[in-house]
Amino acid sequence: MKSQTAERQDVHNQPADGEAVPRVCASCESRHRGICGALSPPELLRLSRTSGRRTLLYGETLIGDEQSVQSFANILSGAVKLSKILPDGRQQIVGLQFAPDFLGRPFHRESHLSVEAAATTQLCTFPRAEFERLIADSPGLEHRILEQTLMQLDEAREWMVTLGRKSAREKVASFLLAIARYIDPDRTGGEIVFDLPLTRSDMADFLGLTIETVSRQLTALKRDRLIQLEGTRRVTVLRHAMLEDAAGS
Amino acid sequence: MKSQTAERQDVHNQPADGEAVPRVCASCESRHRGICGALSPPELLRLSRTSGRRTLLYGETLIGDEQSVQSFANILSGAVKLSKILPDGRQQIVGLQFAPDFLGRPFHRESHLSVEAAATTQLCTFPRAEFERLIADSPGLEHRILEQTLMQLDEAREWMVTLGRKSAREKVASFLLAIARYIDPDRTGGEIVFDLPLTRSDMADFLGLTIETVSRQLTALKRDRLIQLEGTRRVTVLRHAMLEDAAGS
DNA sequence: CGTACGGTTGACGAGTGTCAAGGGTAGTGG
DNA sequence: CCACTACCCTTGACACTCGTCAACCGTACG
Repeated sequence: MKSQTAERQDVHNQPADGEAVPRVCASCESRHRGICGALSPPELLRLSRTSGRRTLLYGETLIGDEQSVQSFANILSGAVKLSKILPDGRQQIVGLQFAPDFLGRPFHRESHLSVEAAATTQLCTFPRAEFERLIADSPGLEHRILEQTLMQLDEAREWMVTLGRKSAREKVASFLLAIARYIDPDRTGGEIVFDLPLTRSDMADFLGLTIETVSRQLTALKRDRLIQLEGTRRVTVLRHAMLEDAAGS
Repeated sequence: MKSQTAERQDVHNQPADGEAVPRVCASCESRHRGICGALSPPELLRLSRTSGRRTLLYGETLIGDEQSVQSFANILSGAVKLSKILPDGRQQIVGLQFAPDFLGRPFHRESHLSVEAAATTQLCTFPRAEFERLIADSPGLEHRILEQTLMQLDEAREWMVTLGRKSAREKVASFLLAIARYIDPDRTGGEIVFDLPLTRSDMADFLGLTIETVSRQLTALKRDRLIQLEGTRRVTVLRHAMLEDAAGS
């Protein structure tokens, strides 16, 4: 549970000229598919001047519930879980984010959820205040954030159906399909192999189940030859269509 | 199941001068607390020229799943439920909206949920294309939409905890508290009386339960003197604190 | 008066959670 | 190289919540 924070070295920000992209940003995925794609080179420079890198190890929390938020971030690699915890300790994961997603809730001082690494994760962080000023100046940036927020809302609503109306088997099948779709969006048949990005415990918190039930449903899907398991993480989807049936769509 | 569509009469759009607010908008709640508050009088005029009124009766659907969306709307009065339906008919309500909320999913051609009146509802509708052009021209409008979307995301995530981790009793108590909070946001003690905006069936679809379970939990809360019921709709919250306990926060 | 609809209540059983035991694997220290 | 430990996962037995099925009530409406 250690964390490293490395301030970007100055040489990385030397612009060759006014139009150059900061070197830290040059090969960054967020600059292409993420929100930074909306920024012009000067704006990128402005943001990168105040940005820093940070590495989170599994289980490390970036920010807890009710804490005041001083910074936002882009995910460079890894996986982050957003979760809520009831007073008695019951937990529900309400969002999973991967590179190059933006992390943060603009226009609120306080976090109403806890943000935790679900794997070793690299972040590019920047101060909240500076970022909000940049939003105000750059409609394109706000537009990207709106698009990401709308997508997250779509995802959240999709999960609500899973949480509210699906059986344990359907929940687990839905989760496997969601991961498979993330790995290989176009594939709808044939075998797909991947490593689960979450532990059983995280899967349980994500699906509103217990770890025992998750485990039982996985072995049931394996017994029924819909999937194959090697170790605890590696999954092979054997019968995509049957798995979709099992997911109740 | 009838619907009325009344094109706004021209007289309503006569601006007294360039800065006047269209008459249809003059007393509209959406102009103050809703997204139209971001619009200047000329922009408001531009939008109102293409807008129309529509009344939906209970159960009437504005737009179904998978349908292409031609128009957006503001809710003038009433209540609207956003729901998703699984192939076998299981239904989950993923959002409830009231005046002066904006209805629509910008930047997508297709609806991925069905939008249905949960009570007699009045809408102010306008064409999708025209509205998206207006968004592009007006950063203030996009900002309001972002704020509403962020709020809806917060709400969705709050519900995910309820759906995934709470018992039937906690779900029903949480729902009652949410309504009470909507009716009287500041009150945290004393009696609160209100009419449920949803039928038992809608409450069940909202909470991921069956109508029988909802009914049983309501009578249980009544038996325990946390609430009082008159008829099927009117609820009196008797012990706010105990109801919050029952909701598991 | 009959019917339709929304809601309540009861009996029962399936699906999950709870509790407990044990297996597998990686890391640590002897 | 081999115990030892810690952690994650699996499996089983059992209990309990909640869904299913069915009967019935009350009100609105024709």
